[in-house]
Amino acid sequence: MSTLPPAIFLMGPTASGKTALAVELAQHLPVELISVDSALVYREMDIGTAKPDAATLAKAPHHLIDIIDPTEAYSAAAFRHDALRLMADITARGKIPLLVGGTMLYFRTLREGISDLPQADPALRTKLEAEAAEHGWPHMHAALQQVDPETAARLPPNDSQRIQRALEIYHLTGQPMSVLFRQQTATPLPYRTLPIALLPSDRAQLHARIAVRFQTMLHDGLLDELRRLRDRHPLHPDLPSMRCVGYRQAWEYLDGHINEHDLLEKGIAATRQLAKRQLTWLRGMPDSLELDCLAHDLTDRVFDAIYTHLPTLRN
RNA sequence: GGCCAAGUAGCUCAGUUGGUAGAGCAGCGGAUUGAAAAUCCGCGUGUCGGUGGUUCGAUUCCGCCCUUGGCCA
Repeated sequence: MSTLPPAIFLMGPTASGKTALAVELAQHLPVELISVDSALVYREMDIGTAKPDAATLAKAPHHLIDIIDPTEAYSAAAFRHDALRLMADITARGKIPLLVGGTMLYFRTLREGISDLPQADPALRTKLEAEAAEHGWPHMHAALQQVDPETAARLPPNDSQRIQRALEIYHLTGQPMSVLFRQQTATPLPYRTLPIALLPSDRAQLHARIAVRFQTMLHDGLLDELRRLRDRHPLHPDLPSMRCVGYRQAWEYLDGHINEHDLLEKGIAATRQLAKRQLTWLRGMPDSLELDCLAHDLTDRVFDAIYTHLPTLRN
């Protein structure tokens, strides 16, 4: 028997109803919510991220929402650090951390740890970006081959982001990323976790929800929200915040590159593609309890799963 | 009603001087270590509108029909 404190993971693709479910759980169980979402961290980005509204947040407070400006960047490592601290606090208060969200890399990083590597270096990234613009990513890949052949062998010549990161690490530490990866010591999460994966039994139904939701976002003023953001902050389209689904397409529309019809179509398609990638992650998540997010009795099933896992909560 | 144009993958289209066809997008599968709502990799059989004819062979040429768009009545 483990004496580790409990934690619940609620993982699901976009538009699967995670938030509503988490709020429901928070009202009946001694839990505190931690958002596991790379887009909800941004202040002032509310409509396009489907952020829970103020009333909902008042009812069921979420940690790690609205913690940085859209000009800033967050990361898996920062998330792990923040989440571990919050989980410890919550546990100390006698509550159970309920981590809910759709950023599967963050869940994995939390569970499996992350290597001790240098942070992103914006100036170096800009420099590498410029080199790549001139010579192309395959050339950068060849350069990586020279200093870190092992990593180069695993990366396709066009994987701009990972090639850049591997080069960045080499420049910053003088060591290949592949070597640093091997130095990572496994640090198991000190919690007894119940991972619940919400998977739709019918993809078409999830797609239908996604379409309706994106139309609603436009109706609710996504474009105005982006106009306000652009007025208040020195944003550009390559910022992580502006690469978020919906904002990227809205940006193209405001710049006159696409029309309203394409905005709708591309926004919905980008959301479907996001959901697909999330589902790929979810299928590979070890030990998770898979539940159909379209089931009418989903809430009951989740409560049952939690009571089974944590019998002391039932009374 | 007449003339013209177009009907090919879910969508937009290319193409075959006659040997049954391929791009982009969408979709599907996968990868995923400080940007991850990111980034990248892989997957293309579809009565080539229908039907007759010519031909060894028709999606391609010809006739008729259907549909859509435009022009003329």
